[in-house]
Amino acid sequence: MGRTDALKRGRDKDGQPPLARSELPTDTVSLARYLIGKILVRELPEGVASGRIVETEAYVVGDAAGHAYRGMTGRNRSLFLEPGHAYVYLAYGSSCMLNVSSEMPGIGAGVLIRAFEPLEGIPIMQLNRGIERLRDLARGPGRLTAALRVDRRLDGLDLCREGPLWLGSGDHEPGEIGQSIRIGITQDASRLLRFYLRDSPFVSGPRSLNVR
DNA sequence: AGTGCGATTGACT
DNA sequence: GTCAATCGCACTA
Repeated sequence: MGRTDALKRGRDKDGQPPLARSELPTDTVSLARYLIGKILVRELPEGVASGRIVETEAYVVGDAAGHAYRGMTGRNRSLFLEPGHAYVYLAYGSSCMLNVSSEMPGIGAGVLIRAFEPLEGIPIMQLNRGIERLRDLARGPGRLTAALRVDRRLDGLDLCREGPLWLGSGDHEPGEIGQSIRIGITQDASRLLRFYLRDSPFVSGPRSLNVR
């Protein structure tokens, strides 16, 4: 790793530091919208990888589809932290899912990061994923964490501080945000709690969902 | 201690 | 378009 690379740590590609927690909306749905267009930065031994978030899902208070619905457990305790902490869990035995905690401390809710547009460290992410195609690098929540090598070890991490994984400021005006039902759930399935950048080719999900 | 089940993905028809 | 892999965790007893 070179000298210039070391100087970049803790700053995003525009030289910006992590988002201040005071800027994050506390409300889960607001946070899900707010995170569209923001930057997710991963610092790895071999360099920095980052992307612009283009798709999120809100798992709100009282949501039967949310992991915190039946109270705090060993797995989901990070959802109860103050806004801006990572909740990482393993889904289907093979894919890790990255969430950003929302709501006041003690309230279990969060936002699932489902896709981003690769920006920095593309060769690193291509290696991590074992594929080349830009569009497929982080299109889907499990692919995104695979590209960034995010797993349970990062659960509970504060994403508003410089470190191995953090949130950067990104675009002020990301573009038109669409809304749809969430993907892959059975409980509370009709609620429009998925948000995505309308014109981005980097969003997941069937075309039929990406119209609203 | 045993059981059932996913906030998915990649391989395949 | 369909479908099975895979395993940690919550739940029941």
